[in-house]
Amino acid sequence: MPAITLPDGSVRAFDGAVTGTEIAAAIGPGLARAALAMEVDGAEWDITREISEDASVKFITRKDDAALELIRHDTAHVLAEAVQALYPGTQVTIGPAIENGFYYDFGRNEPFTPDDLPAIEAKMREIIAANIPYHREVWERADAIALFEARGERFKAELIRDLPGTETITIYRQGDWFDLCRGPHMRTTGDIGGAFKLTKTAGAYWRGDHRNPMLSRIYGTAWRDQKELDAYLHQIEEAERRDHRRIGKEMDLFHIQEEAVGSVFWHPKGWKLYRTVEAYLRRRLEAAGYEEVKTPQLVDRKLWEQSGHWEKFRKSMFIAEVVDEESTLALKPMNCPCHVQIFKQGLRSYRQLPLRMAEFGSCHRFEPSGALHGIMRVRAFTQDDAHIFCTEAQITPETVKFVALLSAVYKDFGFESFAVKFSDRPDVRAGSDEVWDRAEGALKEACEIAGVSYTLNPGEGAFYGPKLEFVLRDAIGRDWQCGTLQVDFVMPERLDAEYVTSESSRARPVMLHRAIFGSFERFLGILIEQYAGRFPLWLAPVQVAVATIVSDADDYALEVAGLLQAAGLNVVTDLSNQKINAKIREHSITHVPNILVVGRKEAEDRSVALRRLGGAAQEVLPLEQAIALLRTEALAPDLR
RNA sequence: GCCGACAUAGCUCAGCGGUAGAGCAACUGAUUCGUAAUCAGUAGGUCCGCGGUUCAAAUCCGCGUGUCGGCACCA
Repeated sequence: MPAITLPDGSVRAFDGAVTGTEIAAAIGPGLARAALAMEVDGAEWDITREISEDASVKFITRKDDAALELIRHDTAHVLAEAVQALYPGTQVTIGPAIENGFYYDFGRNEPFTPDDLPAIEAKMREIIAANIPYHREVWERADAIALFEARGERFKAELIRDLPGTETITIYRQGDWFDLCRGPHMRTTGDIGGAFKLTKTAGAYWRGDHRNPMLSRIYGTAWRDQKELDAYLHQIEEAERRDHRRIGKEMDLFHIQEEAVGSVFWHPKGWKLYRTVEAYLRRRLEAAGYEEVKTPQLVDRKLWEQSGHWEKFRKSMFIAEVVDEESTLALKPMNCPCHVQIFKQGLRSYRQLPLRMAEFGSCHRFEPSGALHGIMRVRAFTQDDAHIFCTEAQITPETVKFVALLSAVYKDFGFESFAVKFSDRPDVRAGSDEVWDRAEGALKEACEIAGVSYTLNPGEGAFYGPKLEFVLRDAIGRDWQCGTLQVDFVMPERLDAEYVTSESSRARPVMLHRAIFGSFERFLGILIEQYAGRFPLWLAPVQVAVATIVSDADDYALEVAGLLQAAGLNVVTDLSNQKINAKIREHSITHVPNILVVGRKEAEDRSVALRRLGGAAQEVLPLEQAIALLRTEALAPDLR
């Protein structure tokens, strides 16, 4: 006699075990048609499953966000069936729903290519049109393994073998085809609808491990209706338009070429942007009590051996050797050992702590070729690095200060929100558990005080200490770690850094490794995408274009440009023999924020016609007033 | 590094066995014009590199390099 509690609080009693389908029908024919699946006491179930005991039930219909995940998961199953129908002998593995869609990994000698997708998609539409019901079956582990092994599905058999003993093993059938799956699924393949699209093929390692065979992955996107799908596809197109690699070319900011893979050639406008950002951060750091240093590029391997980097990262270090010299030098992959060398000059006192040592440090790492991505992931980069030498008691207050600084900086660049990840102790680590307890505790406490919420990355900390990662998202939805703060008890020990305590004894400082941008290259890439090249005035590499209407205004235009330049603005003049429409268009396309139009009239009254990027209106201002206005507007946020 | 795709003028791309093309940009000339494209002309290419197949290769095949999409990696 199960009593079913519904979301509105009402309770319905049934005579015996009852399926979701029956409950929905009892409530009304509309719900019976719309209900795709249900939540039973918070867990998602197939609607066809029987409920034999009292429970709260909530039905999932197409309107619910939960339906999206069901649709995507079901679509992945249909993809697998279609692939096995078209390419017999292909092995199935896993096919989860992901953000915006789904994928399925197949075991196959010949990988799929984009050319295969139309045929697969057509087959999928057939399966969906056939409106085949899903059936859930519970299996014994050994039987399930035997079932898949008999069909040559060794990946599935391995998955079942590795499932925890407590797990109920379920198989879902759709017609003759079936797959190992935890479920739940919707009622029929027809519930998927038609709003899906296979998007790309890719290679992916079995179980995400590079020592395993590579599988052939097919990605797709799936939505509740065509409108949602179209909106998503449109959004992807828009995002591609703001890709930093495209805008970098269009705005003539930088390029990369074969002879210096993974290194950036900054062009004048890009370098202007870089220097503006650098100057801003330098002011922020000085105001926050940091001292800037500069340390060597080439450092003897002995120092890297001592720090432990040689052993761990030797393969991704660039080595420099000189004929007839014994020593081996390495291009520094990071700055910390160098900063410790500065710290160690002379005897340090506890009174000097916390000591905040900053460097815009040029570093080189031989990143794997497949990791390179525009200017976001390069082999030669500049970290906005700093190390805070402090006592253990200072970890929390210093972290709070850092989070405040980082938040303020991100905000000045238009990032109101960012994700924070907390990575705690890895399996292989240095230091005792007590030390780790204290370090993790200190970071967590700092997060609470600073009011930042984080997601936990268990076991992802560095071997020397826990860390916070600050993640920004690029235009195409990819996440990039920019900021970081890492607690380090190991480096001071290895490199023998110490200070004199108030009791006149010697103690090891704690080092906090921290960065806000991570690397200038990455941050600038994200910045370009954030603004799609339409930078706020203070960042724009060209802030004003002075464009003439007639050549009689040339002399005046040059004078205007000269005065703007003297006021500290980045100016170009356009005296070319073109119509004003063409000039406006040209400078608008390159995202120049302000165009000052001057013709005979302006030259006579010593005024300018100010046109803002994207605006239709113009404003005629006296020259002096326009200069004062633009100069104020162009101030960096920290100088306002 | 692994899987796949791609590499043609400064840029975006077409051509896919038979003497290398377009638009934009550039350059020259004319035009002096009031807020997103004035007109005409000119010039521009080891078709990524090296090999091979062929009477003939940008086009087909192999190797290399790079880029792109993923995976793995990211001190």
